[in-house]
Amino acid sequence: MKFKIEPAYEAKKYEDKIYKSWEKSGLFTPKIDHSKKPFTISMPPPNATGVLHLGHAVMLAIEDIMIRHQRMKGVPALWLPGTDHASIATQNKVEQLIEEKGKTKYDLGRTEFLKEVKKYVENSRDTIRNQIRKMGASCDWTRERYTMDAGLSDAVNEVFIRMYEDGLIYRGNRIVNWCPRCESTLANDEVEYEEKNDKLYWIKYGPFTLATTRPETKLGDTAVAVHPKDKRYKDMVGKKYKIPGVLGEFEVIVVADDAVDPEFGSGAVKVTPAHSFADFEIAERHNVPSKSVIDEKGRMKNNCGKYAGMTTLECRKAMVRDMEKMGLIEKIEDFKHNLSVCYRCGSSIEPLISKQWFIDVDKPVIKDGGTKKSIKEKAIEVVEKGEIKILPSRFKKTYFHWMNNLHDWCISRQIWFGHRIPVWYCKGCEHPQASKEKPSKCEKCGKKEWKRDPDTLDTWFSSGLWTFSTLGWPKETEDLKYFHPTSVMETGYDILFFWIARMIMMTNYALNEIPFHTVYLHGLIRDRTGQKMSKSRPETCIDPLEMIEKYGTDAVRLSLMIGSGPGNDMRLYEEKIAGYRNFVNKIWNGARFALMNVSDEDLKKEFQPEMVKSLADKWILTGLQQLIKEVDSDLNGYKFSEAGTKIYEFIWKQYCDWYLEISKGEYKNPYVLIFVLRNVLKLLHPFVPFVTEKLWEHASPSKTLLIGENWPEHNKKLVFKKEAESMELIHEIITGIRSCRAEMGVEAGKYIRAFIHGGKYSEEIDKNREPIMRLARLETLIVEETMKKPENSKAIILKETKIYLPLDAMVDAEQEMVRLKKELEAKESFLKIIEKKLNSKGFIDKAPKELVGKEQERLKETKASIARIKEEIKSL
RNA sequence: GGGUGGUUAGCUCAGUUGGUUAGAGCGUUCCGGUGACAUCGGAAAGGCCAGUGGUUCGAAUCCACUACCGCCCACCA
Repeated sequence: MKFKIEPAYEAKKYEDKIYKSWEKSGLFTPKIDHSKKPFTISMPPPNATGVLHLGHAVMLAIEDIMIRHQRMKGVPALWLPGTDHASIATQNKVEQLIEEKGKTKYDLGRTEFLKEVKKYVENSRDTIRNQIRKMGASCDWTRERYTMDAGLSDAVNEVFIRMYEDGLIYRGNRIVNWCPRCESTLANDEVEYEEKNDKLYWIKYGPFTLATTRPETKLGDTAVAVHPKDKRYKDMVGKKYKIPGVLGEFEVIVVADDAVDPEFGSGAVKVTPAHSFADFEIAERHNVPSKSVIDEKGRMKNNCGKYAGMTTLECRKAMVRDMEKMGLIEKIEDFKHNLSVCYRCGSSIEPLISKQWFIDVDKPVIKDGGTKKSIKEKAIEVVEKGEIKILPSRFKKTYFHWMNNLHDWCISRQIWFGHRIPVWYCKGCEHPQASKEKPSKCEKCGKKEWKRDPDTLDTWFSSGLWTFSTLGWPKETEDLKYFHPTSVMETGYDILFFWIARMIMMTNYALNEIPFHTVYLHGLIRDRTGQKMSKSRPETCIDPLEMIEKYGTDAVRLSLMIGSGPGNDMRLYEEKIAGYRNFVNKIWNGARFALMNVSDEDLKKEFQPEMVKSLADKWILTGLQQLIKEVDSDLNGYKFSEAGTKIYEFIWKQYCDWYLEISKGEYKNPYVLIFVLRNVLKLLHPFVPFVTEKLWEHASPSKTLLIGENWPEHNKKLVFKKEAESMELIHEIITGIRSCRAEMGVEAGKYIRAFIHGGKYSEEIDKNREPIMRLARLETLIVEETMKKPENSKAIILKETKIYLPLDAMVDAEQEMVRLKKELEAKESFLKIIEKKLNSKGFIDKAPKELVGKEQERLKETKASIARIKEEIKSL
């Protein structure tokens, strides 16, 4: 044996080396070729501080399959990797680290703090980079980007300033979601809801009794709202009332508004415009003033008398106590409601009014023919018109729903880490000016002193530019012209709104084109019980890196790929990964066997159709051609799981279980053995790049890397339909005999005799007597066109052939009768089904002719089988 | 409340536009002799495709309703 291939594949031994050889080859970097249409994927950038988790792993696995497939097809395939600065997440992490040293960010100050962040990011970015490599991702590292790169920051400023000048970005006093812990605003979709058991306080409120969960906001009340059709309060609408409060009386006005649910509580609501979204809107509609009582740290403001400085919760307690003393509390009930919390730190959100920057999503600015459209309209239009395809398509509906309800997007964050808002205020007259650099002279007052806006931009602002900022925009680079719009955006459906929607809006605005043609959304990975993996239950968490270490990257990739359709969640557990490790090992051993049977000389010979000889050869080649066709079409249709399953099945069941077994006898054909192996390695490569690359080293006729090989093409000349069918009969004969042996309890090692009444298949069967005898473990095999049943033998009936196994003492006539009758019954009930079909007029008239023919054929076959079984019964 | 996905073998899931007697992996049972693989091989058991009704010559597949499970969005103070 000339091969030094171990009996089991050891992934760890090869993976890193193989990855390095790919990187060295330069094949990750596509060549721009204007005669070809490129294929581009912008990698969804993991957080720069992150550690690779299963979400990344599944993304990398799927995208790598697409990229490798296209690359092998000769398409210039660009997969652009990068990382995201993730402002709030990163800042929180660094704050934590500093806190561990007993300091706060304020001790350091902005500049020093940002230095710390930079250091931290530099470090962890390396981690994630290497983890992406571990997954085998064949992305173009020469084009790697980071959202805080100089180039990308320039793009951010450029877009901001253009939007500002277009009047799309404005600054205004609006109610916003405020996280008192992060001390920053949050966008609407950055707020999450948690169900919480709370109290509902029924309070006496002047002439009203009303229910509230937040009595402390009473200090900011300016109105009471009722439903316009509520008769109870009809006469009170428009009037003003003095309300007794813990800090003395205050005045409210009663307004009628549809937003009030007359069924809830008493049907009257206290209105605190400064600290509730719903109330803010009511107040706006009725021109009610607002009174702010809670500050940015979540504490009561100075206008709250003795409660000033308390947190809202402290204040609630104190006020309820005081109100009880005053007899203002009627009752307190338990109450379950949704509490809004920060998606980053879990603190409860405090809505408050604040001066922030917003993007106007409704202002028409994008030129479209003669008219102008808002970024919202345009974003809906490109999906409606199918310029952007969303897969699975059901997410289109979700997308439209979200888009249609989109409000202006609050983009300023009071976070230090991020892209600083490029707006400067004149120290003389407060006049704001948007510019990349500090402006020279104020156009209003002529002063030259400026103060920059302290806020940074929402992290999604920069990610929204990802597909084009990474290609060099605003410069008109060669890359941008060639690779944009990108081909596919592949990501989890959980960030459809966060990210996908924003990319569509931002790209439409900045480039007046779409960011990508297709959105492919994958599902979330869940634990074995279907729950979200969570850090609080570490036993349910699977660390992809640990799994890679244990089972190899290829196995991990397969376990994330196979068994899940687009947009569907998938359960993952260790046994599944172990199962695919077994498959990887099967590939290894299948190849090992093939290579053991091919000489160096044979390896060098080019495959010629004349090399095809046996029935088995023709059968396996036919199967291969079918596989090539289906895998290619599945991959083009984003059916990764199906493609993977088909290759799995072919290798294990067809190639290894049958073809390799047959190759152990007289029909061994090294040329076909190696030809099929090579093609299969190519088809497999996008799925399991490491093991296939390693095997290619031995199986390849040259010294080239598999990653750069040509994708197999369907070849009609290698399809042998008739022979493939004949081979199926040989399989059935072998399986039939094996079954019978097991059923009769024949010792596994025992050689038995067999007679086959072969009918028109006699010749073909006789030609394949060697594999039949070996695989069914026969001592003698007699094949004749017709024959009489030997004494004391069992009969196996297949189509038009019959197999007799003289098992002498083992055949119990009675038992045999039972078995045959059972078989007869099955065939007869099947016959009934077919007959019913063929007797129905509708079927004959309406079903496709092919199908009718097929059914008639089956009828004939079944009838023949029944006749033969009956014969057997008679002869018993 | 609005939307949306699921319900198929003990478990995890495939099943493309309706068209063989509904498949796979794991698990289970029995048997392991064989020139790659025990991370393996051979044989087998196991299903009223959630329920009801409809469309159709024909439904796991299409439609309607129901039941349970899940997710997303909105939100009631």
